[in-house]
Amino acid sequence: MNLTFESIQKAFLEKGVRHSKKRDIIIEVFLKMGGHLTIEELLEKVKKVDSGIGYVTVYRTLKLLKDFGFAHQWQFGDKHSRFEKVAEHHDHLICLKCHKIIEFEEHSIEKLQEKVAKNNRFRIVSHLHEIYGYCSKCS
Amino acid sequence: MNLTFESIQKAFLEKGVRHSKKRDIIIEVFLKMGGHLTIEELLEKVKKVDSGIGYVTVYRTLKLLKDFGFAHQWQFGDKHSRFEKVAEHHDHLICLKCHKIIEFEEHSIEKLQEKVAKNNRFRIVSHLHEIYGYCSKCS
DNA sequence: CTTACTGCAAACTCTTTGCAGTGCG
DNA sequence: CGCACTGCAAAGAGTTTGCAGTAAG
Repeated sequence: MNLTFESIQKAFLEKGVRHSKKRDIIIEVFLKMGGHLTIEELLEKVKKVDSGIGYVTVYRTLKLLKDFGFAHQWQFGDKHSRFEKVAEHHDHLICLKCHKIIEFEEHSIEKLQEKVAKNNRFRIVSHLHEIYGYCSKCS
Repeated sequence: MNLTFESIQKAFLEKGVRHSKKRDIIIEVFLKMGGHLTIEELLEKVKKVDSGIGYVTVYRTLKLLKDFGFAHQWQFGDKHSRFEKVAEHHDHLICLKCHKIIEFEEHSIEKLQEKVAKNNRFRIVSHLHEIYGYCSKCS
């Protein structure tokens, strides 16, 4: 998945989705930030660039990115949806106390996932792997 | 985790949580059913035993089970919380089309998780591992 | 009798949509 | 100009809580 600002704009234009200053800001901030952002969190960052941007526009832009396959939407422990760039999906260690999220990548796990999928004749699109517990500080 | 009706009642009594016919029914059905139930789904089953049981009672009973550590609460793709007996937590292949959930267990993955946790000095409490894609029928 | 349990309805929280005005192409 | 974009406010959807009556211990 090619996840540059330009490739997103290109895909948008092809489908008749127009440019707009506000949307551009939201996408740029989203790409720059990384991580697992809630709508509120992204809104907060985006407001620092253009305070006139509202919740609904962030919501709709993220929905657009999701519908185009540029972002994933996950439900972590809390109630808020969190959005993440597709390119950077890792697995997570999530602290139940301080809510810190540690990312990890373990190639062997990916391999095993593929094996499991194959055994079940299942075609993988994406995955979510979260380990809940206590980080070194909170343990 | 000892997950019998009796052990749950014992733990409840010790904390001053009382017996009640309705709650007993809900817990029994929950234990018997297995799987990943939404509140609505459990309510439906429970109503067949006693149609006078309401949403709120199921909700509060599940919350109780969760607070006592007898059940996990997860957010799968949809908006509804799903509850699962702690004892039977497996990993899941989730079909994006027909929403079928295939459970799997892969001991090597568990081992690798422990390795990752150790490397990060993280103490595991539980985990969630979902692979999204298309099952053999929908592929 | 005291305190927990239950159902109802209302309050909450987050998400989604209708509408009227704005602005890209 | 036509149609997409935006913000506001209001509607939805699911979860949570206050209250008054009921029932367990």
